[in-house]
Amino acid sequence: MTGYNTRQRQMIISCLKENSDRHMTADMLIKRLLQSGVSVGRATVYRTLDKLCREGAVRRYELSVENSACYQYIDGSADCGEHFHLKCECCGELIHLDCGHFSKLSEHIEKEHAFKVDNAKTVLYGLCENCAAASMKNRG
Amino acid sequence: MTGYNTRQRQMIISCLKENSDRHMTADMLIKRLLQSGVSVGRATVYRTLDKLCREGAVRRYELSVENSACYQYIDGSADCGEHFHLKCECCGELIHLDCGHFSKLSEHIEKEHAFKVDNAKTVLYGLCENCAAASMKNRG
DNA sequence: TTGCGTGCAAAGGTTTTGCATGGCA
DNA sequence: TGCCATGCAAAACCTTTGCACGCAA
Repeated sequence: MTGYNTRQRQMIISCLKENSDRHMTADMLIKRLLQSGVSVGRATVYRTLDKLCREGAVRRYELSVENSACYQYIDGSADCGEHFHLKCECCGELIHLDCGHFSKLSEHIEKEHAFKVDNAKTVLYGLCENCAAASMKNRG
Repeated sequence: MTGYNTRQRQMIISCLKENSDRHMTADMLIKRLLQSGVSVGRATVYRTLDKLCREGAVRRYELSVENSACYQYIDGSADCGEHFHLKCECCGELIHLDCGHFSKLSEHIEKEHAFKVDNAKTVLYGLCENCAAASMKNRG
């Protein structure tokens, strides 16, 4: 991270790292920091997230399920480039999937359809097991 | 479509149908209607889109490329369930792809990972041919 | 000391809502 | 006639920006 190493920035990054397994909105981040007794201004949070995104340390998603952008910390040494994400449209659960089939699809699309898929940014929407079952029940 | 058949609703649906091959924001819709000499209030447009979405005639997307939601008319008789979408993060182009590989991936995910992918809602992000080439050039 | 980072408040854009009026059935 | 639909304006959101002050290096 370039620039100054301030208390606020430390706390934001630390909180993002602790929750690197999920997608957080700016608001969730602010509230979680508050719970830890740390108050950080909204503008600072947005500016820091923007900076981290540009540096590649954080990834930004627009998830239809939420009405605000989501952010996720990307550990450079982790395998986040390998796996991809499923997001349940119903309960909002985010599922990380390490599955060769998706990589193969990416390769196919790149070779045959001349489009380079961004595994990290792409999110497959649908219904998770629980919600699909609940949906079946409601329909009778 | 349930409810009354008003002039505004007719025009909105008509415009959506004419542009069913692309993703339109509420604003694009309003502007296009204005160009046709039809003025429809913003609230009406949003309310109608919301209604159409709930009825399944229109699909709503949150595309990271735009800063507002996009809507697309779904022709019940068309094959929109069959194909899926690629969206270039760079130029914003939306590509429709009829490709069995994706259907196979969906099947695999449903069977092996207990997650029912919504082909229609899912958008794969990445770089189109042109933008990928341009990106290569810039890097030398 | 320099200049980036911060916080507040205000502005920006998109979407929603309240309310009186309009218009379909 | 009854009730949904419309339009305006205002509100509610999320996010960005201007500006003065604070603080890391």
